[in-house]
Amino acid sequence: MKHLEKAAEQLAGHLAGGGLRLTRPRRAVLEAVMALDRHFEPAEIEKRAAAAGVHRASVYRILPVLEAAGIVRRVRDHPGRWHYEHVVGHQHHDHLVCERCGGVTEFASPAIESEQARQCRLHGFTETSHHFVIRGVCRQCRAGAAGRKEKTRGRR
Amino acid sequence: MKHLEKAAEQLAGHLAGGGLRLTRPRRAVLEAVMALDRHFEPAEIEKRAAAAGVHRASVYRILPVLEAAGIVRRVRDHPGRWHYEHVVGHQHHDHLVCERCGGVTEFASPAIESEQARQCRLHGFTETSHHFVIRGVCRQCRAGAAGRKEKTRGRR
DNA sequence: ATCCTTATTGCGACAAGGTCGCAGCAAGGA
DNA sequence: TCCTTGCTGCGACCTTGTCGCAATAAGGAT
Ligand SMILES: [Zn+2]
Ligand SMILES: [Zn+2]
Ligand SMILES: [Zn+2]
Ligand SMILES: [Zn+2]
Repeated sequence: MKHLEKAAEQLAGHLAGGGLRLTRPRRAVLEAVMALDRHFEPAEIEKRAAAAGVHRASVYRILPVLEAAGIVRRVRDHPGRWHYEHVVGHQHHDHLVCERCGGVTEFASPAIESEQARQCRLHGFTETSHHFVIRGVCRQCRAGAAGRKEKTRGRR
Repeated sequence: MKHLEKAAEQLAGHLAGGGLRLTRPRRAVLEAVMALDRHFEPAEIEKRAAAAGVHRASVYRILPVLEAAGIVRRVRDHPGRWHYEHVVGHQHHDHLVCERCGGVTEFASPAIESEQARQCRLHGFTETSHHFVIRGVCRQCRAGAAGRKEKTRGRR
């Protein structure tokens, strides 16, 4: 992934200007993070990092570093609960998730985005991101009564 | 709140038609739930219920009962993360979640709902439900520089 | 009012996510 | 190579949530 390099540079740059050090664990976590698609929870990174000999506690100390470096962003779902998302090179889209085959279809709707903005304005809310998932049955599954049982949904 | 009575009835009715029993713990949890605003996490109920002598494990077993009774609904914030919301006197709406204070604001937008339908039609997708959460900073938090009283949860 | 059946609870052990203090390790400038 | 000191591994500990099991108590029957 080209993104990895870009992120690596970004991290190095960030660390440089602060007397911080580019260590093996940090590099490992960076790679684990970039190997994932978009949204992820610390636990996922924890697992991958562990395989690289990085201790759990370190992962939780490194993730905030990546955030400070502008590589990922920490988002709160609810009080006391967080997850991360990539910041590097992703453009916005929302998802249609099939309940039968698990397939994920992405879609982008300017109409929805602008209506969203209007709603935020209406409530004096400053949006930083949103999560929109529509669940249901996809075309293929409805056509073939049986429903395909698999349809690659991004590697985990 | 008049809602409590209504909910109590609903619960009683639900239990009746199933050989289920209206117990003290269930009544306690029901009251704890109805005493709260609209959205809440199990932990909050757990605390209030504990004060009433209800064991933690019981709370987690009772909440699903209230859901089955149509009193609350389990809402997904993000993969693996849930919270509950009252169903009694509420109609469909989506959520604005503040990243600073964790506050949840509800909103309903016919425009978004219909655009959603259009997108589904466009992709031959049959919707069964959707989850739409906009994250950001609420009015109060942006106004008060420090943000509203952060509902700290065991974090130092 | 008392009995009985059995739905439900309390309990404690567990698993997973996450934080903290501390001593030893190592990045990287001198 | 040496040194400073930023980082890491470790392990103890806290919180949220689940489970099996024996004791308890609804609530219909008598
Ligand atoms: Zn499908
Ligand atoms: Zn996507
Ligand atoms: Zn709601
Ligand atoms: Zn707020």
